[in-house]
This record gives sequence, structure tokens and C-alpha cells, in this order.
Amino acid sequence: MRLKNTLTNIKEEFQPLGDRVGIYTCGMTVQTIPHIGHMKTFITADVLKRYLIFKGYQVTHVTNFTDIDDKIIIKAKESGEDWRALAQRNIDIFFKVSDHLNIMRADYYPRATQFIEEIISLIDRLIQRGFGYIVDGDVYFPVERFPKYGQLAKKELKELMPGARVAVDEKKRHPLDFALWKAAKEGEPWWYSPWGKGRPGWHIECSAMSMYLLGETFDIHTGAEDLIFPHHENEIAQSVSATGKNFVRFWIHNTWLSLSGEKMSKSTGHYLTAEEILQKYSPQAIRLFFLKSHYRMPQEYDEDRLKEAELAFDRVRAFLNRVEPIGEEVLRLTDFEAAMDDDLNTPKALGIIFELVREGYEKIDSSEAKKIAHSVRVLLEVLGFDLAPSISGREKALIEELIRLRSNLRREKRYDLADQIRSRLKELGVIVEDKREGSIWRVVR
RNA sequence: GGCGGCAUAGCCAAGUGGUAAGGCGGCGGUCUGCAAAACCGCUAUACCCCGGUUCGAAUCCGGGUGCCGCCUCCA
Repeated sequence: MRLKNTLTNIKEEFQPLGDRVGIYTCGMTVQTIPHIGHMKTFITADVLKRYLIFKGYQVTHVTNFTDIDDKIIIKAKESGEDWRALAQRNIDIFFKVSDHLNIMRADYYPRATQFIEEIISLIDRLIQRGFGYIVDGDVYFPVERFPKYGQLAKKELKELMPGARVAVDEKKRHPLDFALWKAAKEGEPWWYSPWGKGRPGWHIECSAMSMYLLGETFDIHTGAEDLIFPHHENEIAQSVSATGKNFVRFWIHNTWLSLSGEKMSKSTGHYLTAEEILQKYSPQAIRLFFLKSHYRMPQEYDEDRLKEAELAFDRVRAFLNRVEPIGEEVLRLTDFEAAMDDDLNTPKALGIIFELVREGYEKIDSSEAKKIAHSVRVLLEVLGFDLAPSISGREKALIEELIRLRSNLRREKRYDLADQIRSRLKELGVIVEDKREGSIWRVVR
């Protein structure tokens, strides 16, 4: 399997370091509820993880929450809510949305505030080794002391334009030095540290938590491309400086989701929440919308594309509804794996699944169709599509009773009533189709 | 100023040297009480432009144009 590594900018053959594949996904700063753009990142990581598991790897997956930072403090102060309650509320919504989208739960969901001790000892280690300096209770990382600074983002220290958009803090020795620890101002939350009361800087938590849970060198770190600089660059600088070891072997970054041609961003308010999108579209359609485009290609949020995905997935679901899956063998598996092995080419993999579906329809009443149904099921599940029925047994029995009644009406040519039942069921999300051999039905949405 | 990404049919989107996957839409047909679904056929002489390399290029090289992003917090 080859994965495009941001560090080297080429597709590299992936081999795990040890028995288990360690994956760290940069999670949310829980100052707001998740928007649809966030979900692209978590679905990308989900597909990578599911595919690795499918290939037989043991995976340890970590997704963090940044539950303390400037904006959380500001927001809490503005609303009068306790900052912990605010963070928890957003975390709760994240889980609700994430589960709804059938994103596999990570093995660990560490929070910055639960790792203060580890963070402090990591900062201490950095200071001991000369990679941290203290100014008025703040601790900064001196980027000039790390020769490879900029290697991930392919930036040269002297070519960067510090202060281009934000005033340079005169406390720092170099404008790009970043805070490992921030002294608490009046009224802010704080923890005790050797440098006084304060809180961790943004980047250090990810180094502390990932190394604690996955080891000082681990396999895969994922996130959206906007985190490459400075966040991931800083993670590397801190971690390597503290341990003297390589930090992450594969850096995987997905693109942003844009909205009306502009980046979707919570700081500008230019975004749509995940919850509102889930009101309008099925989790499967949303997943299909994302996977139809390669994770590293620019993608625009577009309602028409979502509607399209809904129709396309409905066709697949209707096939699986009609044909009982039978068999062991997964057809087209070699093609599917070749696509996925090539840096997770989900658009190509989906193309293979759609080809199978068409072939299945062609041979709808044959045993071949049953084998195809089994194959389609397996492959869709590798990609994380939830194919479980969305209705209860009682609902199913009721619907089938109505269909039976309607069939009798049709036999008696009482089409007015039969059509009424059909259109009423449609309003309720149950599609009825009359075939030569009888009526079939399925649930949409 | 530096760095990176993208440009393929009506729309979305794979394809990185061998003659254009897939999805949605559209048109014609089969089937059908009607509807729907499904199936069949058609829907890019062609991949932003110009030049080059090659037997052969959407794919490689050079030069343009356009759009987006990063160098602030952001998934």
C-alpha cells in the first residue's frame, strides 16, 4: 500500500513500525460545534483506518480534543458559561455527529486538560535540552535551534514573512518562536507549573498525547492540510527536540472543503454545521459525497452534489434490498485493492462498486447477482457505509401488511386506492415499485 | 515576496507514456394499469493555451493563462 507522505511529497510504500499501526488524528478545538468541513477530515481518517483493518493490520487510533485555548476562554467569558461546560457540550455534539456518520470510535480521545502533567514534563525536557526559554512565565520554543524547521511545510525560515498579517510579539527571540506554555492572565483558567500558573500552548499537547499513547515514534499522523503549518511543523520540532528520535513516519493531509469558492472556517463564520447537513442528507450520501472525490483534491461543498450522491446511493441500496447476498468470494477485490492501495483512491474504488451494481442489475434474478450483492456489501462496508436496516421489525411487518393489502386491490383493479397507498407511503419515505412478479419496497433516507 | 495545489464531457470526478473509469443529468428505446425502477443505445476525435521530447502525451519537459490555499487561529 502506498500513501502520499507530506514530509517527502511522494507516495511511499507503507509498512508499520511494529505489530500495531499507530494513527493520530488531529481533532477539534472545541470552541464551536463541528461543521461539515471537519467531517471530511474524520471520514478520511476513518476510511484509512478501516482499510488498514481490512488488510489485516491491528490499529491503535487516537483522536484528541483541544479543550483549553484562548478562544474557548473568550467564548466562555462572553456567554458567562463555564469553559469546561462549553467544551463538553461541543464534545458531546461531536460524538453525536461522528456516530451518526458511522465514523468508527477511536481507541483514545485524550483531552489537553487531562495531560497537563505529561505536557509539563515534556516542556521541562525541552528546557533541559535547550529548546525552551522562559519570559515572564511564558515558555517559548526557539525555532532557530531546530535546523530542520520548515521541512514539512517546505518553508525556509528566512523566507517566511512573519508579522505579515499579525503583529509580532516582542517577547519572542524569533518571530516564529511559539508558546509551549502560556502564563495565565487575571481570571483565566490555570494549572501550576515550574514557571508559574498557566496553561499549555496549542501545539505541545499533541506531541505529549500522541507520544504518550502511541510511542515516541509512530506510524501515521492525519489532519487537514491547514494544520501543516505551523501546527504540525511545530509538533515535529518539539517532539524531535525532546526525544532525539524521528517523530511521525507518515504525514497524511486532506484538503479543505470550500463553500462558495472560499475556505470553510469557523473563525469567519463561513461554514455549515454538520448537524444541519445531517438533517437534510443521509449519512451514506454525505460519505459518498466525500469519497467520490480524492481526499487530496480540492472539493467544493455543493448541495446538488449531495442530492446526486443521495440518488446514486439509493440505487445501490435498492439493489441490495432486492437481492439476498450469498457467497464468500468478493468479486473485483483485486481491482478494489489496487485502487485503495494507491493512496486511497476512493473515487476509483467506488467506480468498481458501481460497475458491480450495474452487472448485478443486469443479472438480477441469477445466482450471480447474489454473489455480487455480497461483494458490494463487503466493499461498501470497508469504505464505512452503514448498510444496516433503518427500520424496526414492527415497522417492516406493518409495511408488508399494507403492501399485501394493496396487491389485493391491484388484482381487483382498484387502482385509485392502490395508487393512494403508494403515494402516501412515498411521503413516509417508503418507495413501492410494481414488478411483474409482485411489488417491492424500500425505505429511503 | 516565498511556498504549495488545481485546470478532463452539461455538472461532479478517476486516469501520470499506448489511444478517455464511474456518478448525476439529457435524448431515444424495451418493459408497464399508471408510476417508478431496471436494462439497451446515444450523449468528450478529446483532456486550459503555446511550444518541445517521443513511433506514440491528458499523462514527460519548457513557457504562459486562470482559480484556490499556506506563510495568523482553523479539520
